[in-house]
Amino acid sequence: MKMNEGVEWAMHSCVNLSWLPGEAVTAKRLAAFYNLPTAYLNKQLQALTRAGILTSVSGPKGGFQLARDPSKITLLDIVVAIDGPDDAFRCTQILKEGPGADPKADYTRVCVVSQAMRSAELTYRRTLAGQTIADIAERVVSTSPDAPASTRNRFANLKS
Amino acid sequence: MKMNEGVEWAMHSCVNLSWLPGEAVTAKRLAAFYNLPTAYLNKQLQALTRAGILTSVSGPKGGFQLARDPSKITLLDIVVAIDGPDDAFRCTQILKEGPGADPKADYTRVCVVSQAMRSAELTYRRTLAGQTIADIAERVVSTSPDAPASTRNRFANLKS
DNA sequence: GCACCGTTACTCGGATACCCCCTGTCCGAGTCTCGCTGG
DNA sequence: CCAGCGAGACTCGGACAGGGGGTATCCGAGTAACGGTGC
Repeated sequence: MKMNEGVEWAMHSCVNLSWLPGEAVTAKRLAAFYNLPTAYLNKQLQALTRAGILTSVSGPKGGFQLARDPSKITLLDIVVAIDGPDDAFRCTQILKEGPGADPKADYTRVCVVSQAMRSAELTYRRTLAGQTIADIAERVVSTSPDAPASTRNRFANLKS
Repeated sequence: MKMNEGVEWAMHSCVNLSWLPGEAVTAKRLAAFYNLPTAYLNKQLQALTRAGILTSVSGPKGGFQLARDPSKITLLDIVVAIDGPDDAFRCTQILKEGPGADPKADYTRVCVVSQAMRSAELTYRRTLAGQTIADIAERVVSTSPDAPASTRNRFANLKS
């Protein structure tokens, strides 16, 4: 059970974008900041755009920026955008193939095993949904107060 | 983020084995019960055996059975045995590649994003660890009181 | 001098290969059973 | 009749192919800026 690596990149990118409000940041500059492959990071940012988390503009002076306030972007939003909305545990309803099964029952809801796994994933998603990009950024500031200004400075001086 | 399909099979198999105490059940019979590929289910049962959840004996009259009381087998034990112990979110410590990084810091612990993801997975694992095979079996019985006897009967009459 | 237009350069966006892990299968190692044989 | 033994069969166990999704990359679509040209 491995999550897409792009989720990590997407979260850090969103945190950085929260410190660069109103500015269109290109994938190239974000990639250079963390020494990541540009085209692949661009792919992740596209997914965030499709999910309505970022807005993008093409051409010179183009780039990405947050589509809404960082306090309205949860970690779950990002995970769903990059990794997809499906649950990790897939109930294939094997009870339906077994003896004495009701062919028209929905075993994703009836099966006790499926219920237990779904409830566990629910707590997981609830925890992610309770954390926003603004929360993350705030916690970073609490330990490194100069992080926003430092980030802005580095992006301003970033060649490309 | 997709979990191994074998996790579902393993859990149902363990529930069934909890209703067949002291009896060695072969992979072939378990597979026939749910109409699953025998060899592949055998592979999953092997993983459970390596993890100490099941015991196995070879030869005629051989098979698998639970290695300990069902109340001592958590759903997390099974997930770890089949799907591996690694976290889904992989912190690649991209901050270490970024500017102003401390090369000898452990960013899996320092990075706020990593912390948030780890705490979410922790709640997930805690939920799974709080559910045992005995709990699952009990909940099945509460809705289908004849499930254990019915299962025993079907396994007794299972050809092969 | 000013407005318009064509070119240019830069960025996002989707389409395209590569590779690893999950899925699925097969054959060998181990062991219990059953029947045969000899006393 | 009974004990010992050997062949057989059955099961687990690990080693071996195939396919799908993640990883990584490239080129085209779109657009804003810039410079030149004509009025």
